[in-house]
Amino acid sequence: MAETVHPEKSGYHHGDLRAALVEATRQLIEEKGIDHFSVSDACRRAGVSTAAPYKHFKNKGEMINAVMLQSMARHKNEMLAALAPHPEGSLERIRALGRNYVGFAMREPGIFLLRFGHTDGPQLPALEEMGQDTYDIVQNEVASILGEPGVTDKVKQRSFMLWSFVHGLSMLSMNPELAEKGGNLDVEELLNQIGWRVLRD
Amino acid sequence: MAETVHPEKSGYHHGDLRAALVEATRQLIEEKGIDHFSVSDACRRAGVSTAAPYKHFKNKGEMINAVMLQSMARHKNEMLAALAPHPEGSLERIRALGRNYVGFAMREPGIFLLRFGHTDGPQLPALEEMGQDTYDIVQNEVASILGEPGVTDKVKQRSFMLWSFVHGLSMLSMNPELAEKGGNLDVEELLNQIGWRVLRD
DNA sequence: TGTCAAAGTTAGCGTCTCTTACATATGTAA
DNA sequence: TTACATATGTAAGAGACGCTAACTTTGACA
Repeated sequence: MAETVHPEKSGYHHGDLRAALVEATRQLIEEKGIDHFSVSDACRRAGVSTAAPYKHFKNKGEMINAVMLQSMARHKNEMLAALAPHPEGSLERIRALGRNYVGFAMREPGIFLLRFGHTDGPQLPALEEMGQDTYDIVQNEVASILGEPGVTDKVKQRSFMLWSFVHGLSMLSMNPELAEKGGNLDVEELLNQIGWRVLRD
Repeated sequence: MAETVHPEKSGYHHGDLRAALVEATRQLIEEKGIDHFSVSDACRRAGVSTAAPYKHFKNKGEMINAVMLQSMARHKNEMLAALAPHPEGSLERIRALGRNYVGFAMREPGIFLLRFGHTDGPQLPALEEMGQDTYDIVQNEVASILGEPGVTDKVKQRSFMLWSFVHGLSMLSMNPELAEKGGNLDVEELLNQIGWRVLRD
């Protein structure tokens, strides 16, 4: 349980302590949730003294921000990759996005909740920007499928409906006890249903 | 900011400290979020020593459970009340449920996140049972509207789709920064759209 | 009126936290 | 080889927190 993370610790100097701390932090957030994360834990896992992080981060908050930034960037790239194999303008692309979104939430619930589970959002401009970039991907797909010339009001509405649904599905799926209420419903089938129901006229 | 909550404090003995502590806890969770809630804070707000709660609750967790129980019961009753004015079997009833669900999330985001924003759910049987009761309300409405004889597979699927959507809409609406991405979309209109789109054949 | 349980209080233990000041080891470049 | 900047360690401060033990006040009831 207390795996240490020090890729190339060469005695006193650590190969890349910053990266190691980010990874340790990410793992701990995933394992215990953000409210039980402590800098000390991250240090223990990185095999380093509790004072070491402060040479790389201003404080605890910046460690968490670093993790969030890295993870959301990864998520964005995953979404783009999920899009690639499917023909432009096909509904399958929307489904791929949804599938990926739910998948990310289930694979990394700690990060997902860190990003979305607080009333006070990211606060970090870089994060907000990345969030917008990611949402733009969705809006562009929707516009393309609806044959609209850009992000019209209609596109905005349908995109937000899709996002709401997929986001809710993610939240419910993450919690086994809640997901259970949906019976043995297949996520794929739900995404399929929602896709055409929301995008049709 | 440090309002005290002691309804009829008559010197040494408090009128109903247990209730006062639950209310103080509820307020604090609402104001600072669950991860910044402390028993000490609740005591300060209730105008009582930090040892007092332990005459009424076994520990911090049980204080939080009490709040959650009380709030979810209130939410369930709100939903039933929202249903009442509308004719049986009408789509308006579903919209009323959705409106109330989103409304609750926006009025009491702290509690809402406490209930839904963790991978580990309530754990408390009483809570789980109440959650099921509340969901049953939705399923029954859906069955009634679809003209199905009880909670069939179709009813389960459509109910879960509605829940996912409304839940996601709640989460996004709670966070102004995220809600903003939906432009100036009217919640009422979104609920309307989703209602018939999900329930139609 | 006297007794007793219930419901408070005060005091403090033990633990964990984030953070800093200062000492020390290391790698690099003159 | 020496000097210096960078990276880490050691030690400790300052404070919050959860919770318990033991004492005190209060109200109710015999």
